[in-house]
Amino acid sequence: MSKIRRTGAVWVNFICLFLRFRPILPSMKIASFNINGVRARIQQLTDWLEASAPDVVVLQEIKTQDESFPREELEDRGWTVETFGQKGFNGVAILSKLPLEDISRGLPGDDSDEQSRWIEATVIGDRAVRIAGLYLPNGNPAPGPKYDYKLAWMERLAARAAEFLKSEMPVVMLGDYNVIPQPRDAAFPEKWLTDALFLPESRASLRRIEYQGWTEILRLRNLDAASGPFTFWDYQAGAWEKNNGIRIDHLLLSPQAADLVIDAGIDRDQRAAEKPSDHVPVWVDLAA
DNA sequence: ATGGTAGGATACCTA
Repeated sequence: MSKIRRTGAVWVNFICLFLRFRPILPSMKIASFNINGVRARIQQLTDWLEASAPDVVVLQEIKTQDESFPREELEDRGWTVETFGQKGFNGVAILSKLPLEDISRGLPGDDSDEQSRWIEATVIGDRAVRIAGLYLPNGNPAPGPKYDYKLAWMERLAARAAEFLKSEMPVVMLGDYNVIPQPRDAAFPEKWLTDALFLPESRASLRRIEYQGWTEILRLRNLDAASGPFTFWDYQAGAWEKNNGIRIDHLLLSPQAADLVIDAGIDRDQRAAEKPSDHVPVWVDLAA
């Protein structure tokens, strides 16, 4: 084949890619960000939303009641806002550029639980995807009542996760799990041995949920890494500068969601922002 | 072995 014909074929392919394939490949970018106080972090949040351009975001630790959430700043930029706030601590929210249906607040299984740590919605893109944004209890100090609450909360999460799988929908459960799954998910795992984030019961409980049939997509994308990547660096003792991090923000995908994965990642550069959160965003892009 | 930081409450707690 002549050089001219080869060059022509390259261009035809290039044009076909643009005209045919790009428009028919839908994409839904789903992100999670533990914002550590949304009112203190509204600048970083809006800057990141602009730069990363997700379609739907779950937030944790908004640390505000619904009525004090900076709703207008986000609605003015085209976001639909659904909050499940709490005074002072915890609090989760969903921001979406796509329509949301069937929003549900609170993790089922304990009507006496007053902590705002769970919000669900169905996102209507090219397909309907059920998302659950979660802020799993920290559990320290362990042992103690807070650790008991963490483990009990994880049992309720396991029950809800099993229901999701029965639905056979694409489901993404994402957020701050407050669990370091394996030694390689901490820069210095030996420092975490007595911490609720790394105790055997916490890790086993998360593992049991994953073994129901969930795909932990950031693990899958980093199978060869001996250490890291991380999603959290403490504010103290120069943890960021030393890359003394842990990976505790996770995305669990049902089989129907895992089949749609285009890409997944961690917006690590957000930890270097002005007055940053101690967590960075994590995301998955689905053909949905 | 300790303390280092941060947000949002309120005169400390949670992380």
